[in-house]
Amino acid sequence: MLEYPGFKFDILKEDSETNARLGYISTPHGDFETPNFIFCATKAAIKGAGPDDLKEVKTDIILSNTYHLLLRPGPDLVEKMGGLHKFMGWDGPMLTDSGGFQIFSLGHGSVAEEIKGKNRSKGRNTTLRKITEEGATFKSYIDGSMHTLTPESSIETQRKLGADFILVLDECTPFHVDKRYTERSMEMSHRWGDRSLEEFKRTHTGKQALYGIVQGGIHEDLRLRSSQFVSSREFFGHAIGGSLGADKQQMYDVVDYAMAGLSKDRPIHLLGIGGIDDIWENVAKGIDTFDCVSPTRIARHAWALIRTEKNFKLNLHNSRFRNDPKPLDPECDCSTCQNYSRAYIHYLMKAKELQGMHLLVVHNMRFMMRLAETIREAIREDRFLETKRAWMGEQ
RNA sequence: GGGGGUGCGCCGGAGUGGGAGAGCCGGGCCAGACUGUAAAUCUGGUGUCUCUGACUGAAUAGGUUCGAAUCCUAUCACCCCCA
Repeated sequence: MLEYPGFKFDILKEDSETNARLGYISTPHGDFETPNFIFCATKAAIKGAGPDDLKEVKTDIILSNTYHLLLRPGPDLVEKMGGLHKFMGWDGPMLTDSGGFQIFSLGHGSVAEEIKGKNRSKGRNTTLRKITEEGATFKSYIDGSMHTLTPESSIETQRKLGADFILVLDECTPFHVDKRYTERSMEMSHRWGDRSLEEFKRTHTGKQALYGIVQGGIHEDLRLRSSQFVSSREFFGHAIGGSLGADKQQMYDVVDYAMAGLSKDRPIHLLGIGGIDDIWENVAKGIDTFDCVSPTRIARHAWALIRTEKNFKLNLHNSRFRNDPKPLDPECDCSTCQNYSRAYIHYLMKAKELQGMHLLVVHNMRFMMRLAETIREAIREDRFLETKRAWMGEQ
């Protein structure tokens, strides 16, 4: 029986009207409550913010990416520098993605492009060379060198990086493939999952915990099979990955399909999802953690997350903020909202001053943390739906 | 003071040198997209109107011509050379 000695997942409270639950996760680098949001520090850095900012906005856990760090600076260097925590100055809980998403994104472009059948990122899809039973071969976007990611090498790399939570290598199946491809891909991901688990056990140190990933595209029967597969293996937690469909309703359906087969005594992560409404909807289905580049990316593109605005956001590029003395968000307690006006942030963004991005990144991160706090309090007090309705009320 | 050159759209550049072009490339400006980040990226728009079509427009004012951004005259602005 595989033990995860430094780790623990407890369910503190379950909502009586939905499947939402309040959880508690312990790791060697600290504990945190769920539901929670994991910020993406893909290349061992949150773009536009540092560890001090993460602490200031009360972030619990962040994520980094095996694929990017494999190409540069390389896992051996990170290991030599004392591991990812020390290397990047973050001493809290951390997760690394396996590189599975790059098997998708470098082959097909972004989620939106792939669903809409566009490919505005010309040439990008040439860096994924091939996917075989053994693994995936990439051409480095940095120096053109060839790299192969196998389930074993992904685990080995993640071992050297040293994040608390690590993920099995999977093929993140795109939307525009037929069911037959999705099924075969899922079955290969399952074999990769077993190989990842074998490698994990072989070199187990007790300092890391492994998550299995549910695939199966948009198909109910495949999602059920895949979720039953990961539940049957000795993973610490589960992650739902792959194509979640073409629109939000389909995503919610896919999460339902996956949840049907997952054992609920393990933490469940929904990969790559971070829309504000998506978080409310999926917490209600029992999702414990989320990660998404959106809060920090849209911040760099001048969008501030604000509860009362249309689609929960405001574009600070817009000329109407040119002489607006108000803070970004009157409800927010972050340093950006305490100290700066919309006019100043608008100006910084127009002037392309880095500080503008930084201020917006800090605000959006704090927004996500306040959202998570609100959700946890609602579950704790057993009034999740009531809180959700009130929170969304002004939309 | 004399000679030469250049002037177009919010700005800069390229190009044209009697049959136009509301054209090209940057930038700016106005919006939008973005969901396990090759993303401080990418896309669209940017004279006016009654908008599938019209109208106005090439420094300013005249002139030549069937027709002028293009040729002529004057004026203005800027640049270069000479004094």
